[in-house]
Amino acid sequence: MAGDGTIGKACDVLDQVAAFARPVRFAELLESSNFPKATLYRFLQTLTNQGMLSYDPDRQTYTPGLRLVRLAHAAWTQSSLAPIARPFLDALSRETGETVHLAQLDSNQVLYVDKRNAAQPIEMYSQAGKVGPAYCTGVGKAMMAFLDEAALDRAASQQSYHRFTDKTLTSEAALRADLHLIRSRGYAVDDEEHEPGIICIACPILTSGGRMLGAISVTGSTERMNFDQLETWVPRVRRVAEQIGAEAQAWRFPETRPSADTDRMQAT
Amino acid sequence: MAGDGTIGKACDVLDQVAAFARPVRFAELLESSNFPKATLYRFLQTLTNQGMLSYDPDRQTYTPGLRLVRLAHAAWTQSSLAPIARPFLDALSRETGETVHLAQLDSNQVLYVDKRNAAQPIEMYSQAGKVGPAYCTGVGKAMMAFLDEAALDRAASQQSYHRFTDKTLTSEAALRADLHLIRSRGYAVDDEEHEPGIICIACPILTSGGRMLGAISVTGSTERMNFDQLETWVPRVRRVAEQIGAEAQAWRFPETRPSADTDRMQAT
DNA sequence: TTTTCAGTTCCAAATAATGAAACTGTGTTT
DNA sequence: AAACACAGTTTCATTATTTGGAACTGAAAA
Repeated sequence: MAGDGTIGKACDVLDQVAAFARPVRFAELLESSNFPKATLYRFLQTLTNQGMLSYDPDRQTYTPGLRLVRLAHAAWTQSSLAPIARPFLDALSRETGETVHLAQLDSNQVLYVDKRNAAQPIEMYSQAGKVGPAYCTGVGKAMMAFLDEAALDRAASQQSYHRFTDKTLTSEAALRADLHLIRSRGYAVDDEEHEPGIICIACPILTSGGRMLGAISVTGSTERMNFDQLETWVPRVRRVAEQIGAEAQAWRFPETRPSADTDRMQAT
Repeated sequence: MAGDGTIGKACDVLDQVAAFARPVRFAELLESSNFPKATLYRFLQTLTNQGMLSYDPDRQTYTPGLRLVRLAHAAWTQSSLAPIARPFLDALSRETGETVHLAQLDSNQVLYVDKRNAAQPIEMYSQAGKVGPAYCTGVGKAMMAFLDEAALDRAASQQSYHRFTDKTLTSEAALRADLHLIRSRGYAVDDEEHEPGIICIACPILTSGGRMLGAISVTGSTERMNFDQLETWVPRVRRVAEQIGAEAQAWRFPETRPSADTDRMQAT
């Protein structure tokens, strides 16, 4: 996974800073990295200079930079999945009244790309961009089940198989058995495998050629419902996933170059 | 602004892909870039391989990659401003009932980091991450007014001074005059300079040492209100900006390393 | 079949990255 | 006050990577 020359190393540094999940000092990074002092120093300089990192001179700490936020906005907007799925998620959330997720696979982890909450109104970035494990979530298993063989081998071998709950699948063999089942019935289930009390159903989003684009899920809690109730939504979720897949495939980006008022935002 | 060796060039390529605002083919990028074919090709390969770009094999197009979304999430979460400002924005939005923005300066453009809408419920990523001009927005001018001299020279000279409306300030001289006024009274005003019918007041967020961190604004439309009404909010906005500034400065990231259930998200 | 063209690979020359070691400046101990 | 410790910064000869013109490939058009 590592080592695309200078660029790969720079990305590693970015990930490392992000992984700390808090502002981090030079010395801390130096310790947790394999780079020699001068090398790491120059990377941090350059990345900060580029806005990929930001440096707080008061505290002498680094954090991921604002330029990433700008670029991520572009990534989300231009993605062939998220903007298309948006209205479908709205509808599904309205109909079910439950939490709804759209996820994609990013280096064999689940990346949540969009979300609708059950009750609460909004939570912003703290949702989109978050990552989770693939082997013990509904969307993760739904996606892995429809990877081609080579990609699945890679993905399955890179899971941590950490036991989050009693019901977590903790071996590649157990996971593969579940994936087989998922493939045959077309949807995945998370039966409190990641968090106690949280259950979920998920369907993959596929192109007609069988390429896996992502997954959507409906999540509930065992306090308010049981699996039988949740599974009544499966046909609906599956249909939505199919629609998203069809639109994503058919879709070509609108030809118009963004003109002055194409994306008004009334922000000043 | 350019040329930090290989890393700088790679970032340029990322920006270029993002700037197209749609999936883009190799040939298009080649045309709009100064890189020779082989060089650009290798950059695209590497960046795609790293997940910074994503490649659609069906259409042979590149878009900004998912890894950016993951990194941006970290940037937002770890930022010393956005998470702190969040509850204040909630409050300000509730009190005023108007649209509220939090912005920071990113390569002399306004980058909207968070937002609360007036009426509508949610709009997600289409908000955070968006960029706008600095010379003709309330937050932009509020921030520029509190840059140090060198930074201001750079920023002022890099504005486009495009005439969006009759009232847009279209010269550096006019802008500097307004910035002078803003500095002395402590808040900025956008009087339909960016969009007809849209007016706004904005205050800078400063540390006690005078370092400018960002700005917040309250926006209204001329249909529903006039400037006198909007300006009644100035003292409140200023106080909120001061509170955010104080907290951002005092704040140190919580010591706890993220434990298993620190950030439960009930997502599966 | 020939032509065209987008996309890909090659390799010697040019350039940039490397990292050990020396340095700086700030704060702390003797 | 001098000596020390330490995080962060700079230097520079060596080494490794990037570079890009040109040649190649394969698919589609003439």
